[in-house]
Amino acid sequence: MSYETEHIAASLKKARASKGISQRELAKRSGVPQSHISKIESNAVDLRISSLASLAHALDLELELVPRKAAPAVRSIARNAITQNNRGNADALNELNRTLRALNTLPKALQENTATQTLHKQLSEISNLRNTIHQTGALHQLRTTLEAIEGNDGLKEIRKAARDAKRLRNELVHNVAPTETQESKPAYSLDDEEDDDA
Amino acid sequence: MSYETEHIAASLKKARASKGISQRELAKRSGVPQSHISKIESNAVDLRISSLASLAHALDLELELVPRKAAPAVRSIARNAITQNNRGNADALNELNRTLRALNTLPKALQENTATQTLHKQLSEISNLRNTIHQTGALHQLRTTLEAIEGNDGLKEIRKAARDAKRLRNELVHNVAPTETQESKPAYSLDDEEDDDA
DNA sequence: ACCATCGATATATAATAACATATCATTATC
DNA sequence: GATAATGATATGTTATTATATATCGATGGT
Repeated sequence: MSYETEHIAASLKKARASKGISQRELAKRSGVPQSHISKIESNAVDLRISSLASLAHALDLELELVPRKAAPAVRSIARNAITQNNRGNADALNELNRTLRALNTLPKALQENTATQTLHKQLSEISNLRNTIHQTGALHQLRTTLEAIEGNDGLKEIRKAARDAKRLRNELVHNVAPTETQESKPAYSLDDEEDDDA
Repeated sequence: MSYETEHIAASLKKARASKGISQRELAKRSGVPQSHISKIESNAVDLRISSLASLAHALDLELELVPRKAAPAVRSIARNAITQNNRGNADALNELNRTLRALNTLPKALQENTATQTLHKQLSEISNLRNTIHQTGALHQLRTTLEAIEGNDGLKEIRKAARDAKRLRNELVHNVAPTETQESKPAYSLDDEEDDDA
């Protein structure tokens, strides 16, 4: 196949890797079969626009036709957006690590409490979602809440933190940005936000 | 078909109109049949990437997957490139018109010369290529050459102008920018520049 | 009136994408 | 060692694109 289709295939593969999801996960989100995604990413098919659009949508990409003269500027903007996204991810992972450390240095009496263990579990699950974490602000708030606890007087704060962490974890599983309201989302993404491990 | 494919179809149609070429002309340049182009532009097929790439190439466009967040900025850059292209076209047409006027105000003795008639013919043919004309500089030079002619002492200049106009016309027919050297062109566009009306 | 060109539509055929389903070798985790 | 998950590959079927070729009604130029 041509250079152009190869370029598209490489862009899709890179975007999926950057999001940290598997071909099977992308198949679920896009409706395109995993085996077909494998072929697409290795440039083994001349895929249809509708399939490309489905994959692009699932990867938060848009397909644009741009004047050749503007292509270098467009690629630069695309790279900047990716770089900023990666930086947001790095910052959030940093806050997450500091939150875990704050949790682990709580007094022993608090450590053995169920709320603390629930919080720990949620943060571990969040940690497993590595590349999709961008919630630097929310994690920062969790961390400063924990770091403010003195003595054994922190059960209330820990319980609240556990609830916040659970909500954050559920949002991440559905890849829903916490700032979006339900009403503003396009119809095709108004899916249930319940814990899908049930 | 979906919004996304509709968007692509509309972009293709607009780009072709902007270039001022017919579906049959685009079929020649891209290798995609005219009847298929008609279906594509009316969003009646879910076309393959390779076909889209062929059309994009013939229309001086590139296909890019860009992060959704960067899409507004990318569209703005694309619009700017198109606007500048249109402005370049308008400026060139303006110079062309002024060149024709300068030609028409030459002394009668020079008007009846074969070189003058040849020059007029070339400028008319250039005029027929309306949307693809961007050579403001070259046309400006032609115009100032003609405007500098005084009395009947301009045959040499007119002959040179006729040769320049013929070369410009041939370049336009092949849509080759005059600043590009032959060696720097990719192999697929190293086509013959002879007059194809022969 | 005649002619050329346009975009749209029709018909027939061949090639291939899209999909379902299954399985493989490899890797990582417990 | 067992298990789960991964990307790649295989088989079979169906629907659709891509193409060649032709033609139509509409439009514009001479």
